[in-house]
Amino acid sequence: MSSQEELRSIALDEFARAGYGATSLQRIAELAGLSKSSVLYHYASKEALLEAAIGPAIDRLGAILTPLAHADLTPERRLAFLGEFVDFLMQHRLEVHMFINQGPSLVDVPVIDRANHLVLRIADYFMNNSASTEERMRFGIALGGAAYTLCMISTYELEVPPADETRAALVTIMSQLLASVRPKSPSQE
Amino acid sequence: MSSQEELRSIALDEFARAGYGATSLQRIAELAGLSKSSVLYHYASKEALLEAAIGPAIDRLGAILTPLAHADLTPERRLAFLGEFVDFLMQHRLEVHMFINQGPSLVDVPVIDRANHLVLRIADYFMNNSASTEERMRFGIALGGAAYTLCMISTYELEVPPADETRAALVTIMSQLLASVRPKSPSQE
DNA sequence: GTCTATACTGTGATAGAC
DNA sequence: GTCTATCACAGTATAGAC
Repeated sequence: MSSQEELRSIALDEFARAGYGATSLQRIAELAGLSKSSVLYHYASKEALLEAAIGPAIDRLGAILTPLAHADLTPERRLAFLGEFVDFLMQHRLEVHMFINQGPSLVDVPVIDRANHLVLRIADYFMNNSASTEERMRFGIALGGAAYTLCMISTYELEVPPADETRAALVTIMSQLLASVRPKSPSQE
Repeated sequence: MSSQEELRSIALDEFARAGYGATSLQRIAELAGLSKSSVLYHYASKEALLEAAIGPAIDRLGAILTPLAHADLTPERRLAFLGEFVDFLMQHRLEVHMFINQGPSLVDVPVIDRANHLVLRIADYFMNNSASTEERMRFGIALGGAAYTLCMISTYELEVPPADETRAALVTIMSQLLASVRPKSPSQE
């Protein structure tokens, strides 16, 4: 693994675990067996390291979302999206953890801002403007709850069920929660 | 308002918004119109300020949980608990926000450790050890999702629905999510 | 109860030797 | 590509005047 990649990995780990503000370049350097200066040789600044750490995941989330913009959200597409979304959460736990935990406090960082916009886009696709309070809560609990629960399993180091079982359970629960949330035509209950 | 109370309030605000590690005593002093030294006169250390900021909320959560330890979790008691829990979330949004966002990175702080134990106790009351993966996920999504969604409404400054409407919606959704999660006798579906 | 002054440590970042 | 040395600054905390 290149130094670049190793540093990225270490930084993501520490940023997610201890927090961006609370993680020093010194700490990252120690974990990598390098000096602060060497870290800053590979990444021009601490913020550049943050961008490298979570940028790719944000990009992938954007890619998952893009198809939704160009078609009606049929039940099939909705289910497919939920599957992809859960896969995303499970494959990028650290990045999701970082965003959930520290997104609000890092709004001025460009890469976090990109992520915030994506979240708002998801809400746009799933809910029409006249969504009821309960519908909005169902949406928040489904997506936020899934993301948060996966993060907690990681950070509390709970016994992890098989990945496919976890994925299936999450998609099932989220589908049920969102069954009554209609994007465009609120005709169906 | 006494200086103590004002500092506590400002600190809670900033800790929740910007993060504990990223908030300096200097910043708190500025917001209070005091010097750093004056802040440290009222609270011996930054950590003491954190304890004062979120300790009372943790204590209240403990008080909500205590009755559950001394009786079977009947459907009525379960519903009552969900109501109290949602009230707690809504009345202590900042503390909950802090705990959700930064709990994992502050495990060494005593007051956070207390909170972590409470969360594990809630899980104990609601789920028997043989709970299925889907049951565990339902539990995590219900409680985590409710807490997280309320935090997001605050931090994204979304339009806030009337409090009673929000409360009712959350209790309804959580009840449905937990309907199939049985604490002791897994006889019912 | 609040302040200034200070001590000490740690921070992100730069310069330049190797 | 990695290092040491250094910078300017911010961090928590203490001492002591008022």
